[in-house]
Amino acid sequence: MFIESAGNSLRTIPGSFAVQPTSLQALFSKLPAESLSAGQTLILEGDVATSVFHVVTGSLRIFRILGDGRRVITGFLHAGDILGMSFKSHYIYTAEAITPVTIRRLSRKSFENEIAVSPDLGPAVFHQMSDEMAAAQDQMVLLSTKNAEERLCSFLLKELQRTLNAGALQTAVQLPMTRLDIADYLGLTIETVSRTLTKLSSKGVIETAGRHSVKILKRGKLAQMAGDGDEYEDDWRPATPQPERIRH
Amino acid sequence: MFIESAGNSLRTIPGSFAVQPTSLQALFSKLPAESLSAGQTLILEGDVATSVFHVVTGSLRIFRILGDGRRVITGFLHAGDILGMSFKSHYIYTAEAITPVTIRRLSRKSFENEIAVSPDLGPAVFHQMSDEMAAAQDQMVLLSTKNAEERLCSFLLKELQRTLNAGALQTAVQLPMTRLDIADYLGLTIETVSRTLTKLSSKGVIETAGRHSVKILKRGKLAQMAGDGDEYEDDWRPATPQPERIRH
DNA sequence: CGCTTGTTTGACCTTAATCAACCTGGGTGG
DNA sequence: CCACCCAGGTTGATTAAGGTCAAACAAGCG
Repeated sequence: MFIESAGNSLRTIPGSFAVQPTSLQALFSKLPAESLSAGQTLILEGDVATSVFHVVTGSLRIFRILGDGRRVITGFLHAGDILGMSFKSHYIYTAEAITPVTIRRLSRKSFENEIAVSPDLGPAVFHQMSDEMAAAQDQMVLLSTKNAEERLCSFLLKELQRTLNAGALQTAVQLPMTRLDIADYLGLTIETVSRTLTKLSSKGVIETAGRHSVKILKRGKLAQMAGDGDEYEDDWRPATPQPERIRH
Repeated sequence: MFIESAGNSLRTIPGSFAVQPTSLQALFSKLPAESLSAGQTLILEGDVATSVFHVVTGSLRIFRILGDGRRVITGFLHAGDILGMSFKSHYIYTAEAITPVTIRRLSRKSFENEIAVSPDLGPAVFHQMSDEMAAAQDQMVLLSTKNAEERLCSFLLKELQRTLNAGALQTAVQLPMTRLDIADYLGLTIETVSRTLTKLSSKGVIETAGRHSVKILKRGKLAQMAGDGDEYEDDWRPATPQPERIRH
């Protein structure tokens, strides 16, 4: 198995914004770029884990398929992210291009050699994995306690954060994935995703513009509705305590 | 943040049984043991991450609390597991003793020094983190697609596996945690946990013996009901293909 | 022995899944 | 160029799984 890495895209912890191009990414800079078209598979669940990848442009989905055909998307990857950084013999998930993608490939052997040699590379990998683990825990929290609306709000906030980290100044978030991708990521159905987005629009919190773009109109409200309790506040904070709410 | 570690307890991947006392655990062997009584907090979400722990005996729960009081248990730790192995400045979760617990403590500074010095310690840590990541992904799959019965069956199977790895020869699984702990771990309510266990008992798949012990009567059936599709088979495998089932 | 906390069971209700119909927009080919 | 096609998306009606509320029951424990 291996760990899908997340440059900043999966980093949901507020306060850790700085986009330091880690020494990790530098590893790939001299390697040739490869291209994938939308829908192509980069790595396949069960295959021998031979390479580590750096995503240069485009987006991918990371997923597993259950025996009965159900699909679970455990994450999305975007430009700057690293993929396949693991120390297991086989990949435990599939990675598929959502948009046209360019990547750089490093053999796992070289990767491990570089780590053994370079003194500051080890810590960089540890940090990276810690970030991923934190993101995984956030996702577990989302999946075990949040309702449909909270899930969508959390998702949109994270995508907004990623967009802003990438240097954008606006609040228009690009969502390259389909509704089905979002549904499989949030543990919902496409109908519920669609309905919830419609509801958020009619509440004036967001504004959809085509299938793959959403404008965040009220970020504070969105953060409040995400249900993380005082974690995402920026320019808005409720003076009144939230009502009791213990059950699921 | 940091990563809750899992010696073998969170390792759900079949085929990776061997309980090698890693070089990681050797790090702690010379340190003094500390005791906690049931209910005591070992580490607190938000505190500065100063130590790494090795669980010698007993069990702990790892959880986060949402703003509105909801609790999400992201894992359980048992004898042999390592806790707090992370490279973040603050703990992102709380660890609380379920039973009386004894642990050994290593300062994070020492831990990082040891890693920098010892050549085979780095890879051990990487592997550990990869295992944890795999376990986290399994949990995401469970939380996003499985129904109550499948969740309970998956949980019981994992606990059985852990019991067997620990050297037991029987199929009586000890569950030190309460129903509420199980519910908060599986994203259910205590009522649903209770009802589902009752149902599994009446189906003859398990047999409860007191609050903290469950006997697995039909392991193959349990594996089938866990919904992982041909992943946990041991001595039993259905000849007939499963019916189509794509939706959540 | 009698609390207190944890667990089970029952009745009812809410949320999101399911089933189904219709809409939309970006190609493609006549 | 436009009609049609079709995958992806939206909206509506209904249902079922599991949450909620409530009450009774069990098991430690002081």
